[in-house]
Amino acid sequence: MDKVFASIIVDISAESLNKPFIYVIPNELVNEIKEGDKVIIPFGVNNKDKEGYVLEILDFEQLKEKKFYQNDEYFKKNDFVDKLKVIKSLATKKIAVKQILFKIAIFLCREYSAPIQNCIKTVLPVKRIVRKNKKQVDAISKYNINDDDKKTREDIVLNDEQNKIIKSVLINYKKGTFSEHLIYGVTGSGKTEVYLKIIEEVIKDGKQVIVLIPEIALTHQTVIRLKEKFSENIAIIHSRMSEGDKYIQYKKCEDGKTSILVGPRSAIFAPFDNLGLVVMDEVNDSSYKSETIPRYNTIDVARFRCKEQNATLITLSATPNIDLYYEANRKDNDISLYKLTKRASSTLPEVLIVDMKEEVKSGNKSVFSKVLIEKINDRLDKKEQVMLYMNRRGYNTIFTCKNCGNTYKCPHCDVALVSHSDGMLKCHYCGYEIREPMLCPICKSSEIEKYGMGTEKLEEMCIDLFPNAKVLRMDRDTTSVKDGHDKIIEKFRNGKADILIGTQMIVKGHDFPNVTLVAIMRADLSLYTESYKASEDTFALLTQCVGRSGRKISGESIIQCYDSDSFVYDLVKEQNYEKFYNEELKQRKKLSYPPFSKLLNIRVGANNEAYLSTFMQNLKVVLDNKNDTNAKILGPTKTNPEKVKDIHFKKIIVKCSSIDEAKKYRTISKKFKEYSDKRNLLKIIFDIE
DNA sequence: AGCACGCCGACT
DNA sequence: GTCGGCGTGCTC
Repeated sequence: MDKVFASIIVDISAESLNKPFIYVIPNELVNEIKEGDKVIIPFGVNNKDKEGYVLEILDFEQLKEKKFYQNDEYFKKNDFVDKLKVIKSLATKKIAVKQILFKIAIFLCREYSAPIQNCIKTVLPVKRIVRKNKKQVDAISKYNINDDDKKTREDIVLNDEQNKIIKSVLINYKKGTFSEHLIYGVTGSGKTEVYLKIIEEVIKDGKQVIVLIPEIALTHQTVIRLKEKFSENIAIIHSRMSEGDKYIQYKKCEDGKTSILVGPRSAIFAPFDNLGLVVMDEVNDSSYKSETIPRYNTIDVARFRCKEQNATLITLSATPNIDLYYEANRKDNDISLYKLTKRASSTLPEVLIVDMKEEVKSGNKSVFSKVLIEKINDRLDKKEQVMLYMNRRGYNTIFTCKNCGNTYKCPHCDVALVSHSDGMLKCHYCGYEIREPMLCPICKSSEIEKYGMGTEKLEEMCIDLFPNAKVLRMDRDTTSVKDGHDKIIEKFRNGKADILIGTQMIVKGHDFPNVTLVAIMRADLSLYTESYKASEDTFALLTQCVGRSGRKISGESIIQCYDSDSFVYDLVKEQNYEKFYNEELKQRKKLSYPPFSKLLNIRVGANNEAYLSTFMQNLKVVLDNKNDTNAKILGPTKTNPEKVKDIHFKKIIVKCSSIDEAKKYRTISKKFKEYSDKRNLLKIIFDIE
């Protein structure tokens, strides 16, 4: 029998419509309609025209095999086939959804239990807002390559380690089936050279490539390297571009004008139908996880896509995610693991750990340890560059009234307000700001104590301490202008400043050849997060920081902290990822955290705190009652912060033995939410780790 | 999401 | 007796 039925997703944003509807394909369209096509269908009692996407095309036998066929009352009536409606027409053929993108949408929908509509929106082309009279400028053209840099890099001879990896990956690539490769290499070991060489071969083979990078700060550097090698054959998409610019880039890919797309996580949805390779740089970076629905993990999507298109997946990191490294080390794994143990053109920096408690004891209350000041002065004399990493932006971070003890908090969020040098107190979560008051708003006392510090104050202190140095600051406040990232990074790279102060964004993956000293001002600030991943994240961050130093000429790094006894510091000092991995794995096993379990994280938000508490207690009871597999249901507990934008949050964590088990509890919780008061309960967020 | 059906209170 | 409130549930 001909395939005359189609399961269709109706294009209405409602979770309850997140299921397929069966339609009959009319004779004249049987040879026209393909899976993934957009069609017009009569829908509802009034048979109003709606847009829908063809999920699958089925014959009667295939229809009967479907789960919904067995479960849905609708299909139990004998004459249901007669009642099926008929597809009206094929919607505008030229915007036919790329088959693969549609498959990815369905994958997102199933894997993350997200409404199919959101998944389709995530995967589909950016909106076509192109201003008519505006000149269409290719965003790639503004990246200027320096011919000297290009020459020096062309002369680079790869070492044996690098060549071995390239050879092995290419052998697998040439098989024309999916394969996955994790390249673990110390900072500065030339990982980029390795993937550039592999991309070159894939391009020669006539296939397309996606290069994923963690965030916008890295695009400049990556695009330059790619442009040096592949000239105009690249496209780039990131969130700071206008819709029109994005569309130009998107179109270049779709029309086959370019075969390399560089971008953050959303670049995995590139419209390539002949994909050969996906490269995921700094794979451990948290920005690869989406924080909006569907809350996907880019690596899962990349794997799925590469399997679908028989492409090769390469992930790279100096500090791979514990679970990925664990997977790659298992005997019967499907991931090839490679190691780059040597720096390509220098040695790893010396790391010095400074205990700030000792500094205080010896009478130095400054945030700069004595040795740090010495070394900065030394570098300034030698005309070498310094980077100072500080994990908070702003000026003073804590305001307390000495008289009544009141600490200034955001009225909408459960966090302290941070002062900025423009005289405003700001909330870093919701953007609330007020003028810095002279008197305590509670007791009108003028005895206000300000302490804690951020990048702005650090900058000021730097200028005081090193009056002859040129200081640059890079954080969210200085990069909000157009091309802010690129401008500051270029300025520093070109030697227009001696000291670069900044938050996270200065450390990730940058290659500043003249930096020979990197200091982490307050390393322990990030260790205090309560997640089981705290050590992993801290180790990765510190290793990244330390790795910015001495990339061409030998350098040093200083870690200032108040609790120097944590094992993480010693291993960062040794720059020994494998030892850290083994230590951390022992801990994880002992407490049965991932990779030895799967965690279902249920975060619930409500505008009524009391309602939230009862909801969470009830949810806990429901989960306990359905617990027939010895899963551990932990909580409810507070989240940190407890309140954001006037929404209160609590969480329950379910420790499961498998993904399927975690998904089961996710479904139970989702169902339970249906019974909640929708005026009080606003959000329920699931994450499976 | 929309839209119809439906079961209770105030109206010509 | 009926107009209409929005609560509930269905849409192939």
